[in-house]
Amino acid sequence: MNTAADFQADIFSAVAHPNRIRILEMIRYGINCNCEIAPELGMEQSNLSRHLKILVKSGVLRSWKEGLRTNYEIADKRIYKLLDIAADIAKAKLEKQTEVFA
Amino acid sequence: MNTAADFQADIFSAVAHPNRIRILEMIRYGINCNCEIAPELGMEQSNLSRHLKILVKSGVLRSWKEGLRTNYEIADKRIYKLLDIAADIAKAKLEKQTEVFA
DNA sequence: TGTATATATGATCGATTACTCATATATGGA
DNA sequence: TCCATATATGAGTAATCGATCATATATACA
Repeated sequence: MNTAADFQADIFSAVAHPNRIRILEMIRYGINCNCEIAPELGMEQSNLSRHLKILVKSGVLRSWKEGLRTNYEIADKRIYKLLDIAADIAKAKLEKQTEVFA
Repeated sequence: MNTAADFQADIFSAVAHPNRIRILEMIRYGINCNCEIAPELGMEQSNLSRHLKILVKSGVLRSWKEGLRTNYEIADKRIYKLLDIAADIAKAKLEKQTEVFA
């Protein structure tokens, strides 16, 4: 049986990789094609493809084909909220850490 | 070098496990001792201890000893916000899925 | 139809994760 | 001091993850 915690964990697992977070940020700012993401992130094409697949399979992204290209969009805008909050938490942690040297 | 995405990914990795999410929910509602969490979640003691260690190491939880017990508290309340948003996203996904049968 | 381009996937491999059992450590109380 | 209790950890193992290389597929276009 799948409990709420299982679904939540699936979402977190999907975004629990630096490159997947970077991919989502690029899509957030309008870049929604494989061909533009790969060179920007310096990722091997096959590797990028697999990361995108993980994001689609987990339901974080939706994808559709347009000719040769595969385009992506966020399935639920609240995913960005998750990224923002995590960024805030990380920022607070870093500031607390550097206080020592102030 | 550690980028923002690395820190965000670390936070998501820490909460990317159903039992760790359940642990956080228990701490959220006032249960902050190993000895009460283990039986409630039906986890082996050593397994629980390791999950708690992951949460502390990642900075999600803070811990302190009090006699025999080790107590835990959330390090940043925004972690709960992450859990709530993920729960909302999961809920929306489930509803969309069951629409088919409506 | 042949070729270039964009994306996907099979196979492989090393690293990491989650779990369990057994044992160690550390504290409190008889 | 001895024992019970709470927690931590070493060792072992199966499963999963992330990356890469090579290759397959699928579409557009000359």
